[in-house]
Order: sequence, then structure tokens, then C-alpha cells
Amino acid sequence: MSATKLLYPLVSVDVALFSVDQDVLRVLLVKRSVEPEFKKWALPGAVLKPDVDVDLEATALRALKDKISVDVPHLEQVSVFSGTTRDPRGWSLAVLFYALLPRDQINAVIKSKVEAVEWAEARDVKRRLAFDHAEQLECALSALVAKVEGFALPLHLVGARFTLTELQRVCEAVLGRGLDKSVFRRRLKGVEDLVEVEDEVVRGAQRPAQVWRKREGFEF
Amino acid sequence: MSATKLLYPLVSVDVALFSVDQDVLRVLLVKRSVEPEFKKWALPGAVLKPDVDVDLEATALRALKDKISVDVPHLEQVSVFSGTTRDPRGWSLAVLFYALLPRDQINAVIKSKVEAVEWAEARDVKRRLAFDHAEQLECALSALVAKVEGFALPLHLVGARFTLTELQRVCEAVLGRGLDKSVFRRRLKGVEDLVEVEDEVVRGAQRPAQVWRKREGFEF
DNA sequence: TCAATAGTGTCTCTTAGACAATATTGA
DNA sequence: TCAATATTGTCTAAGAGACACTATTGA
Repeated sequence: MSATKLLYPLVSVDVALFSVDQDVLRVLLVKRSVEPEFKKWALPGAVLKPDVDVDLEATALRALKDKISVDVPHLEQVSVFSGTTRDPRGWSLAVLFYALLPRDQINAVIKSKVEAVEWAEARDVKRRLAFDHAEQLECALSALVAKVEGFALPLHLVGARFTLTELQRVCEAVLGRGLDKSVFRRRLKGVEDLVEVEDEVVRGAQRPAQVWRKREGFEF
Repeated sequence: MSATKLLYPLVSVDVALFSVDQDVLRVLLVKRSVEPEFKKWALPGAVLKPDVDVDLEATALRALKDKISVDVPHLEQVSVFSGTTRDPRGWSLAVLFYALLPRDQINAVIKSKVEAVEWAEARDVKRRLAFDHAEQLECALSALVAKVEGFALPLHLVGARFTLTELQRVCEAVLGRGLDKSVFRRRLKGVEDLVEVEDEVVRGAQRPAQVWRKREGFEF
């Protein structure tokens, strides 16, 4: 039991998969079906399999493969958590990623009979999380917020077609605070990743809203 | 040979130790004394020893322990490099840190007979580096520059006592560009980490310069 | 016409950047 | 006095934030 523990660390990957639903930023949690931390809620994760994964991104993708039925866009490495105390099995090392799922694909989550899954409010997770996943979630959330605070548009979180107001709502959900409409749109002026969809509008009981799409090859 | 390779990744830590000398940002390189990449220049590194290191920061400190004779202040995790191709020994995972050494301690580097060491210009390393260390160095440098571009003062790079002009030169060395004196000093107004040392000045063939020190418990 | 939301304009205040002016020393 | 660098001040332009205004629809 202890020889292996001491010679090799347990290397794994955890992923905070974010999406926005009903103007609320959510993160995907799974209920653990094995020991340790059996039946506790946790971020999706996977133990590194050197014979299967070409690198840690591959491990991260594998961690999500049986959780959602679509390809995960935008995987970003956040940080590493390591040491002797974070996992009861001994010396462990977890590389944390975050991933973004468009709001129109939030139902692509696979409902398994083995593992319960849940879209929890990212800022107000009711569950007590396994291992150091509460800290990891906080860390991933900070990284995402920092990026959006720096004017990056989280285009991977909106659907294929969207209005500027929808985009603003998504940013507000990520940031956890309201934004001024005028200031927000002023910023969008020079953004190359936004493309106007001509002759397409969303109608309601008000002035029609212009529809936009993402430029091919946008990054974030 | 291959069973171990496939079951466990090689986990190591590399450290980019930066310092400023003669207004030039430098990074510590060591000449490898063992295979693989024998005799090539590289960032200081260490293989994780789970029975010795409590976490990866401990591994990073150990990687520098026989390189410099003083305590390393400010160790910061940057990124992880992983995969099957970056190390000839097989599946490997390297966690990159950067560290800062005050300019007045740049001679605390231990000259070993086994390993040659060198303070190379961080932006213009003449050597071809081992493994993916060129990429790692670029990554660490970017992280450091980003932090200083965001107005953080790299106080760990200056000596115990310094003038504001010296501090400016250090920032310029890190950023790789000149800064406006007036703008720079305007920013310093509200910085709590800077403490004026009363009745101490540096004299030369000009108006004396006020001497400053770092506040106890400063972070970066 | 009105409610509702889309989209734009305007004012102020802060700050970065450029550059000038002043201060204080040793030689 | 002069050269050299420290330290401070001033002007301008760009941008953020707050908020008001106009536009266009369905009911």
C-alpha cells in the first residue's frame, strides 16, 4: 500500500465546465460513484492514463467525454494542486482546467444511471465538495472572471446566433455584476470576432434586435 | 523499460529564476550533468520525490537549493507542460514556476564543479535549451511581464534599499521598454508596499535621491 | 397611445502619455 | 557656473462611467 504511494504521485485532471443558463453562471458537478469521497459531489475528473492520453488536455477531454455528448470547446489550464493532504490515497497532483459550454448546448449533458450530474450555481454551490474541489472551483472561477474583466468576450458561452443584449447578459452572469449598456456596446465596436448577420432580427414586443454570430476561428 | 513508462508519468518541476543585473533581466541556466540532454543548458529543475516533498512548491525550492545559497523569495506557479514527446524518457509532466532574486543577491549563486551555471539574458538566450525549456522560459517571462504590465511592482527584484529611479530601471528591464518618469512616479503615490527611509539619500554629482525600502510582508 | 427593449448620444471625471519646469547636488 | 539627475507640474487626448435620449416594434 505505501511503497507505490511514495514512489509515484497520483496524477489527475479536474475540469470546471461552465455554462450560462437563465442569466446564471453554472458549473457541472458529478456525484462520485466510487471511493474515496464516495457519494460526494465533485468536479468532473480523470486519472491520467499515460497509455491513452497524449497529454493533459487529452486527459481533460476524457474527463468530460462521458459527461457531455458534444465536443468541448475552449479548454484552458488554470493551476495545479498538489501535496500529501488533498487526497486520502496519498501524494497527489491535480491539474485544473476550465471549459466553456454554449448556453444552447447545456442539455447535451449525459444523464447516467451510475453518476448523478447537476448544473450548480457557480457562485453558490449548495453541496459540500469532495477533496479540495471547492478551492479549485473558486480558482477556476477567478481565472474566468479575470479574463472577462480584461474585456475578453466569452463567446463560447453564447449560442450560435445571439443579440448584443444576450451577450451582455452572459458577461454579467460571468462577472456577477451589471454592466452599462452604452459602455458595453462601445467596447464591441472594434471587436473582430463579432459578425453581424444581415437581415436577421429577433422580434418581440419592442424594437427588433440585430442578430450576430461569431467569426470563424474565434478563440474564447 | 516500457512498463513503468506507461504506468506512471515522470513528474518534475522547472524553475525560471529571474534577476536584474546592469539593467538587464537575466535568468539562471544550468548545464546538465546527466543524461538525457547531457551537457545542454536548461532551467534548474528537479524530479518530484513524494517521500521528500510535501508539495510541488517544495520540489521547486529543492530544485534551487543547491543553486543559490539564499532563501528564494516569491515562487509563483506558471503552467504545466505535458505529453509523450517533450522528454525522451517517455510520458512526462513538468510544472513550471518562476522565482525572483534581488539584484543584490545575484552573487549568491553557488558555483559547483559538477554543474556550470550562468546568468543569461532572459530575452536573448544564446544557448539552445534542453527539452522544451525555451518554450517554458518564454512562458515564464510572459507571466512575469504580464504581472508588471498590470502595475505590480517587482519589489523582490530590487535590493533592500533603493531609489525610485532604480526601481524604475528594474521595471524597465522586466518590461523590455522605457517608462515615463513622471507617469511611473504618479503610480507609486498610493503604493503601500513602499516606505520612505527618512534621512537617507543617495548622493552623486546631482541632486540627492530619496532612499526607500519595502514594507514588511510585501508580496511581489 | 403605451409599454418595452434596442440602440445612440452626451457629459463629466479620471488617467495615461508627452513633455516642460524646477530642485539640488558635485565638480 | 554647469552638468547631471531628482522631483514635480502641466497640458492634452482617450476612455470609463453615468445617464439621458431616440428608435421601433407589438399590443
